[in-house]
Parts: sequence; structure tokens; C-alpha cells
Amino acid sequence: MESSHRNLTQQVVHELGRKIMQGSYKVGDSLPSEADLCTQFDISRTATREAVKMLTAKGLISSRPRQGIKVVDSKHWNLFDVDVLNWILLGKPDLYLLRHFLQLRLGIEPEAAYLAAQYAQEDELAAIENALARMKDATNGQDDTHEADIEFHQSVLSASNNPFFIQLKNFITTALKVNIRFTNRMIPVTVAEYQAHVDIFELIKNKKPQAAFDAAMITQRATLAIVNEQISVLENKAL
Amino acid sequence: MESSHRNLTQQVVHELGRKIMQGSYKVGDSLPSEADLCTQFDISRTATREAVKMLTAKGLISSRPRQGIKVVDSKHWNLFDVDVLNWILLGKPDLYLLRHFLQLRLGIEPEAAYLAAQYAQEDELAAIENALARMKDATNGQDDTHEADIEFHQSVLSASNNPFFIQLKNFITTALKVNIRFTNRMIPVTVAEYQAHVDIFELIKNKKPQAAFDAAMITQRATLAIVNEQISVLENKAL
DNA sequence: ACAATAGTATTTATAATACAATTAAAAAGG
DNA sequence: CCTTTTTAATTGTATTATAAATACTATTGT
Repeated sequence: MESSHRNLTQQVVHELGRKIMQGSYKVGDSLPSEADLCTQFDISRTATREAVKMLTAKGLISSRPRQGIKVVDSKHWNLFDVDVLNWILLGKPDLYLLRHFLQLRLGIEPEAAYLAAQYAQEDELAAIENALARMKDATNGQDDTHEADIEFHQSVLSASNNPFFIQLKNFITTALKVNIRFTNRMIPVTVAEYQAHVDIFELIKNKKPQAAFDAAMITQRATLAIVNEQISVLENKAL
Repeated sequence: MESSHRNLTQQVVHELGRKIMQGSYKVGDSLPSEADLCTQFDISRTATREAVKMLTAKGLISSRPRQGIKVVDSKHWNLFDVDVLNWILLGKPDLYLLRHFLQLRLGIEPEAAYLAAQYAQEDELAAIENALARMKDATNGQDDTHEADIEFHQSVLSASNNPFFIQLKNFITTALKVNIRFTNRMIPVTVAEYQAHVDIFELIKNKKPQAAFDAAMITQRATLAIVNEQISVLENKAL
């Protein structure tokens, strides 16, 4: 199961959160009432209510007397919550979702590189370099390469020295994992990609914010263009 | 009071959340135990525990047997949660905080304008135009101008048609409110600023993504430069 | 003296029950 | 038909009891 080590409340949070993010319960739908959830999960009201409160805190549901427990409009969902992102990740890969992730990465990462070039400390530069070394070494398995890739992007965000960018590490990590699901079958991790990462690092290290920004931007616009192209093909087929 | 209409649990969530974000309880600090919170707020364990669970869900605290309730490291805080943002806003204005907000806005908003230029529907364009009209009309009070300004930025995010950007409306709104606290005394809402907004809208309407991006970027880099300058002055005085 | 083990006490986790508050929907009244 | 009142369903809060987890202490054996 994976969730058996967690306490009851958290298991219910995970189960309901997953179902909401995967669309088993849709926006506006009612969840089972407290009483029903108690019997379904075979737990007390205490545990049930605490689970409901946690999902409420994450913006997924509302709970009011007589009205019951309902999935609220998706604009209220805390999409940057680490749990919510993981529940999204459990769903089917979806090109539109991938595009949405890439679009925001395009906003975040070039600017993070810009800030890293301005504010990175020695140890933060070392962390980025370390991730690059891991990427180069990992010639054996794809998994290692991807893990090192994630570490690279995370360390750049850390080097921005901005708490908001740092909090977005969850988001970027999830975005990369969604990306990997597609690219594993379509685009190998190329030497060119690795070199692009090295180039960005060099610009950060040499304190060239604008150049680092541009380099990151170009790489990501190219990736997004590929996905947009794939979506176009798909949509034309559908006609 | 403002919070008297909410239920007990939510009042406690608000009170504790506020204290954590304002630093009354610092990272690593223990909060009072469940039992103590019950007596302090004069409420039952039920309400107390549900409040604790909600703050846990927002990533602010952890709660484990024997160890008690502790404020976790700030990298776990869900800074994009609407409540957390409001609690930040209740604190003292802080130039460094303003800079952090502006830095992320610089990542988000130009790209949002880019996407709006690609994907905005008729009604979404109308919404942006409506906000601009409100900005122009509001010659009487500053509050109206600021409200219309917030509406402008929100409507651009909506027009991006990307759920992640839409979720960031909370963030941008808070960022603008923090900004207003400073600029109310330092920089008046100028005609030039209004014109910059109009220009961006025109580029979005005419489907010029890159131009809209550049226009938004230039405006925001200028604002950030001012703040950076102010911080420099402050830090030099401190020496 | 020290390490491993077992015991103890503190704190949260869960359960069960009772009652209060809210409110959507039905019933009553005009 | 509209307004008001009543009802009933559902969550909100309180209370008590017990279980589980774990930091700390004491014990034991070497």
C-alpha cells in the first residue's frame, strides 16, 4: 500500500485528495457525509473530521452544516501544495497538463537563474555544480540522470535566495516528473541538454544575470514549442 | 473583531497562523500543547486539534506524540496559500519582503501577458479592458485606483488560461497590496503607469506575445530597480 | 563505567457519545 | 402565490475514555 505507515487521518486525506485531483469527485460534487465516510473507512468521526479539515485547508473542499462536504471550484485549490502536486502526479499523463507546467516553468526558472546570478553564495554554486557532476556521471541508468536533473533545477531555485522561488521547488520537481513520463519515450536525455545546463551554470557563476535568464528562456521555449506542436498534431487528428 | 463570525476552529487557525507568520512563534519553537491551547482559548480539544490539523495541512507546524506541536522550517510553508499570504500581509511592511514579491512577479506577470496574448478569449479581453476603464475613472480616491489596478493584474492572469497562473492571483494581489503600503507614501499612481498598462493590453489584444512580455518585463524591472536602490541606501546607512 | 534493555511518563491519536448550531427544504399561514 | 414558520439533516463543539507513540529514566548485565 505505501500509506500504511501513516496515521489514519492522513491515509483518509491522501485517499480523498487523490480522488478529487483525479476527478472521481468533480467540482461541485458532494462527498459522502461525515457519517458515511466514517462507515466507508471504518474510522471514528474524530479522524474523519480532521481529514476533512486538512483538505479544507488545502482548498479542495468546503464543509457546511446541512449542505455537506463539497468539492469547491478548482480556482481555490492550492496547486502549489506538495500533497496536491503529488495527487496530480498520480493521474494519467496529459499533454495539456504538461503544457501548463511548462508554461509556468518558463516564468519561474529563467528568473530564478537571473536571481541566482545575482545572489548565489559559494555553497549554493557548489550544489549546482555537484548536480551537474552527477548528471554527467550517470551514464548507466536513466533514473539517475533524471534525479540529477531535478537536483540541478532545485539547486538553482535555492540559489535565488528568494523564499517564494524556494517554495516552488515542489512545483518544478513535479513538472519535471510529468515531463519525464513523456520524454522517456520520446526524447532521450541528450548531450546538448546537458551542455545547456552547464552553460546556464557558467553564466550564473560568472554573475551574468541577463545572459543566464536568456539561456534558460531559450531552452525552455524550445521544449514548450515541441509540446505545442504535439498538441497541434493531436488536435488536427481529432478533426 | 472581524473573525467573530467564523467558527471556533477557524478563529484559532487564524490566530495561531498569524502569530507564526509574524514570528511570535519562530521556526523550531514549540507551541503550547493541545491541553494548554484548550485552556488558553477556552475551547474543547476537538476544536483545538482541528485547528492544529489545518495549520499542519498548510505546512506551518508538525504535531507528534511526546514531541508536541512545533513550527517547522519555513521551506515547508505553503506561501501561496491565501490564508498564509494574508497573515504575511498583517505583518510590518518590509523592503526585503517587497523585493521578494517583486522578484516573483517579474517571473510570473510577463509570461502571463505572453500567454494572454496567445490564448485570451473575448470575454477575458473585455475584463482587462474593464479594469483599465475603472482605473481611468477612479480619479477621486487612491483606493479605487489600487483596486482597479489589482483587478487589471488579476484579469491578465485569468486570460492566460493556465490554472497555475490563475492560482497565483492570490499571490499577485498580496504583492500589490504590500507594494501599495510603500508606494502610497513614496510614488503616486502616475499617468505613465496607467499608460504602461494600456500598452500591455493593446499588445495582448493584438496577439503580440513577445511584445507584451517585453513591455511587462520592462515596467517591472524598473519597479524592482527602485526597490533595490532603496535597499542599497538603507544598507549603506547601516554601515 | 558503559551499553543494551526495559520501564515510565508525557503527549498526541483515535474512539464514542451527547448536544448545539446552522441551514436547506418542507409545511403552514396569509 | 408569496411569506413565514417549522422541521429535519448535517456539521460544529464539548466531554470522556483509551490507545499509540516516543523522549526520558532506570535497570540490568558485562
